[in-house]
Amino acid sequence: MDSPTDLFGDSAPEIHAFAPALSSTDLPGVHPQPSAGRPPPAFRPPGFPLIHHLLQPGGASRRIGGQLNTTLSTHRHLEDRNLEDDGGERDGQVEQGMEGGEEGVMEEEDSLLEVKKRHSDASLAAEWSQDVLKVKRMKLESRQRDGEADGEASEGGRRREGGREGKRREREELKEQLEEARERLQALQEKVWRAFGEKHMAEEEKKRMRRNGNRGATDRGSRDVGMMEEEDITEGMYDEEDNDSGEMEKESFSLLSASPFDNFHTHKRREERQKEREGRMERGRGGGGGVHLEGMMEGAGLWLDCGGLVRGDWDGGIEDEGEEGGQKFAQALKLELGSAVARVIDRVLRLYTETTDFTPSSPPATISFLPSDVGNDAGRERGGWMGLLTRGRGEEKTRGKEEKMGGQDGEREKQLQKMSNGSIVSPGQSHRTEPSDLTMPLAVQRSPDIRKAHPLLGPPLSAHLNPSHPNLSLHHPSLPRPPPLSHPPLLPPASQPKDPSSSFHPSSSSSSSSSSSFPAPPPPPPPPPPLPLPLLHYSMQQLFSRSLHHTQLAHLPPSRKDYLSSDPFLEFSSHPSSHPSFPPLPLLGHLDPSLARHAHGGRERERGMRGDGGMRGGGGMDGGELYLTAGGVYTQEGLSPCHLKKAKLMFFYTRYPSSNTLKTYFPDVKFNRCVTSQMIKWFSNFREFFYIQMERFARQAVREALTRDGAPRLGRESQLRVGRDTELYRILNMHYNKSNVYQVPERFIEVSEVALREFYSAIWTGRDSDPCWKKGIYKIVCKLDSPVPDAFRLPGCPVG
DNA sequence: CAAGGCCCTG
DNA sequence: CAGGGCCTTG
Repeated sequence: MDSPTDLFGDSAPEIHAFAPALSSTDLPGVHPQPSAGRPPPAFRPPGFPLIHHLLQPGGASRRIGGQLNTTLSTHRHLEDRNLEDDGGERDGQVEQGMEGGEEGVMEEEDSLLEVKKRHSDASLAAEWSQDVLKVKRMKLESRQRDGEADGEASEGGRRREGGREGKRREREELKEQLEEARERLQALQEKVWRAFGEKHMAEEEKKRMRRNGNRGATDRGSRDVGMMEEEDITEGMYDEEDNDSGEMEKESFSLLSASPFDNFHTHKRREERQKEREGRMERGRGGGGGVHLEGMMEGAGLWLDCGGLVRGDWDGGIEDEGEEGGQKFAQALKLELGSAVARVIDRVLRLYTETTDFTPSSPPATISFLPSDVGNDAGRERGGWMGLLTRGRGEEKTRGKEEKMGGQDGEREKQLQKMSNGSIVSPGQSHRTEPSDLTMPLAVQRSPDIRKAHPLLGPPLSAHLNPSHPNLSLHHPSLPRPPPLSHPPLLPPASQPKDPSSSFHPSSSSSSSSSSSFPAPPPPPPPPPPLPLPLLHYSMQQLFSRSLHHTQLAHLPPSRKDYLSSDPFLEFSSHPSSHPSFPPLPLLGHLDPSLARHAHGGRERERGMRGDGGMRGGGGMDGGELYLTAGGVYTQEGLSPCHLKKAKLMFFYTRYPSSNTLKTYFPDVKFNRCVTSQMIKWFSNFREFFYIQMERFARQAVREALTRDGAPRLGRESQLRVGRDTELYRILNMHYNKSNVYQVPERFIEVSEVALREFYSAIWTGRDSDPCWKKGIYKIVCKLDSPVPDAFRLPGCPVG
């Protein structure tokens, strides 16, 4: 069995403190999957060992997965338990522990177990519910026994426990210590909350009051104990990380839970303490003869997940090994408590220090990516790496590094290099390395044109046209996209190319140090991929991601308080739609209504994205297990039609997404090799379609020009448009945005135009006789990728 | 060798 | 779109 150190080892450090008491698979409605499809342990979300020990005696996460509804509906009827007993192959780990510790209690359980073992593994749901029931039963029984010990002479079974008075006392003490530590932790946490999220506290306090009022009546009756336990357990199932999809669900079957804003921790702990107190009183009345089940059970859903330890080691340890076990347990307990406290403090400190870096006064470096996140909607201007890319062009040595800004761009650069290393000579490539481009950064050279000219029309392009070498003149008007004017401080168009290091991410500045003034220390390894969180640990990024998205979109770094109010402690226990951590209404406006449904607690997310508002394509046919990531997002194996839809929309922004990019923008997908390549394949297909259309229309244009004018005039490319009124646009929109719910970004139109003109030019100049004449165009188009709007980072399908 | 990309086919 | 083949790249 797991030793305490195993249980509380590094395997689950993060989760412990704020962990859900159940794994990500604890979602109702997820395909029953009786025997097949049992996810290998490897797929179990890391960091849930305790939870599994505690709540999945059988040790298989799939047991719980998807069975909650059934479970909760069934395990309300204690008496049905036997009927549903079908234990199957449990490893008996927990049972044994419990048996060891609660022999009296377990007498009945023993026999039940025997029965269970004989049963076939017919129903996983029943299995799980049975587990829950047993827990409840044990608690009930323990209480009853406490009462018995009080009133009547001890029975045989009871007598056995008489000799354990000392141990029991010790346990009592240990438990007190645990309690104390718990209290301290809570106090600490509450301090944090007070400091960072007063609003939240108030809210939560209110709810708590309400809730306490509600439950006061039933709280006493022992007959409701089962229900209370049920609630405890179910709460534990969802706990923090589950909150935004789980909250409402939980409410639906939790008799007592009331608020979508609940803070589970506080509630739970308070209730637990209260119950514990009650329990102690009861035990006190009962002469202390009762088995100390209360605490154990209460530990189940606990913040610290001590339950696992208690059950796994307390029982086994103390009962089996006596004092030694108790000592062990005590030590383990202390260790864990210590480390838990340390973790909390560490988190708080880190949280505090790091979030201060996001205040409005933070250095530009931290927010230098913001421009690229500005203007989510169509026609948004892109600064970001695009500007860098342009700026560094011609300096082959620094180019790659500079383009690595933003993580995904590193991948992109790889792709670019791949292509440029190809055998074919790309006109685009050749002109880019021409001296004229070297002498002056493209951004400076061309941005005025671009801003003056209509983005879709030719002027900027034709201005550069060399009448005798049309193919060489096909610059890409959108490539040297100037930084948005709305962000002069960040990307002063004039100065940016000259001193990029002054306004860009440290990593980029240092990487471009070869040509600039900054000696700069070795750049931080990989730039924080999509999020401007250079100072945040990855896990923190995960935790903050949602709130960051919204804050980024809001352009305004939130006040620290706001920021902190979305700290991980609270993040996953609050109602998404109104919590600052969730996209505010404006952003939700960009999102699929169905996403808003998700945000309101629906469990639909688990069934795949509901894309495009209309659910055309019947989304949600996903299939596959659900997993809860460290970021609190449910992932699923396999891709749904909605994922496809989202991917298509993403194509408007990125034609060559790296697998990392895909992972960032599909947080609800559990990526494995298969899924990744499938999605890459999608984009490959998208590109194919795109290029085919481009070629088709280019050829048609050439034909038309030939027939109409006799010979295509030079510079005619400039007249090639992909306006929203064109057939080509219609076709593209139809393909990538079938439902037309999403507004095709202007940027995509520009890219299409570039591609179209490239094709046109290549065809007209006869380059298409070269077997790989398209490669050059691919390479050009590849460079026109732009960042994907942040709305795509959210699970679900953006609209707008 | 794996990952990606393109091409072709169904 | 998915599969398979082929190629390039690291």
